[in-house]
Amino acid sequence: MRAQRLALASIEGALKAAGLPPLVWYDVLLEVERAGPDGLRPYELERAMLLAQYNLSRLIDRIEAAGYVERKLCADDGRGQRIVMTDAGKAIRRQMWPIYAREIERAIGGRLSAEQAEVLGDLLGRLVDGRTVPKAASKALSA
Amino acid sequence: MRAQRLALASIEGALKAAGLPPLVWYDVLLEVERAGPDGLRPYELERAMLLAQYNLSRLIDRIEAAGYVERKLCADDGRGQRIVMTDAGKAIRRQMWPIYAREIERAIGGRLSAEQAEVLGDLLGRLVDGRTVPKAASKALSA
DNA sequence: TGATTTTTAATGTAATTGCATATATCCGTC
DNA sequence: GACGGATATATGCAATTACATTAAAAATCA
Repeated sequence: MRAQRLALASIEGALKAAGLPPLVWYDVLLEVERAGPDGLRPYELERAMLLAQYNLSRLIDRIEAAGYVERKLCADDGRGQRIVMTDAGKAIRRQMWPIYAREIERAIGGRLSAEQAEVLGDLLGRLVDGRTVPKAASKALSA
Repeated sequence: MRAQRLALASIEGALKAAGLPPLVWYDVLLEVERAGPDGLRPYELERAMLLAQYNLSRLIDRIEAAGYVERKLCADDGRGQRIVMTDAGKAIRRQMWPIYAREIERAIGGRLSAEQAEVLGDLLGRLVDGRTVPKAASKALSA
């Protein structure tokens, strides 16, 4: 918890100081950009990022309002939509990366060897693998 | 980030399902209890938990309102106060622990060997050692 | 087919967090 | 022993997040 709070605070602080959007926007933009021209469905994003559905819904509202993504109708599912990248979104993500990267380096790279960082990534990965969204957290309990 | 979100969501979900306060209360209560009968100063808590000052201030408001800690005047510093445990606070912390422990086990213990868990703790510790509160994040930037 | 359940996404409202700033005390120094 | 700055804590207000619920389309199935 503390390591996460520190890393997050450093990154958020740096992004803000640079007049850029918060970190979570980066993650969304990265996923959406990676998804290609057809974008992806909110529920896919939800699973990739492990965000709660209602948080993601409003997060997308904000990112869309800023013009970095667009919501398109989903052809094959009337309930759904596809989130696609805009040029402005691509641009802002590229602007964010150097700041983000610098803070990753400060918070992590500079404190661990390459080998240690890899081990850390592997161990944290084990905590995530096969797990599902927070929404399920309270329900998972009863299971 | 994802590992933290998952672990936190599981723990919060379990605590809530048990009708208990959120995880961060546990951490506060633990620190305060450990500090002994004289309690500790909010700024010490802030540093121990790496919480922002204004968040901690209000967090203490809530925990105090629930009757789990008390704010006492600080003899040797007129600006300050001492946060001390109440009996109700000790009781609730003890109630929270088994739930918390079970979720730690589910989220981490069950997914890592004892050795791996130790390595993880060590590596995360390296990310925290010698670092300071989030408040400093934006300022640390310019430094 | 039509009823029932599940999935996808949004939203009203309450709680929390973040930001900026305020207030009071303390400390060093001149 | 008054002054300027630093430290400790609180708070008004805006933004975000959590909770509970809703709405609508799909999937299941009797």
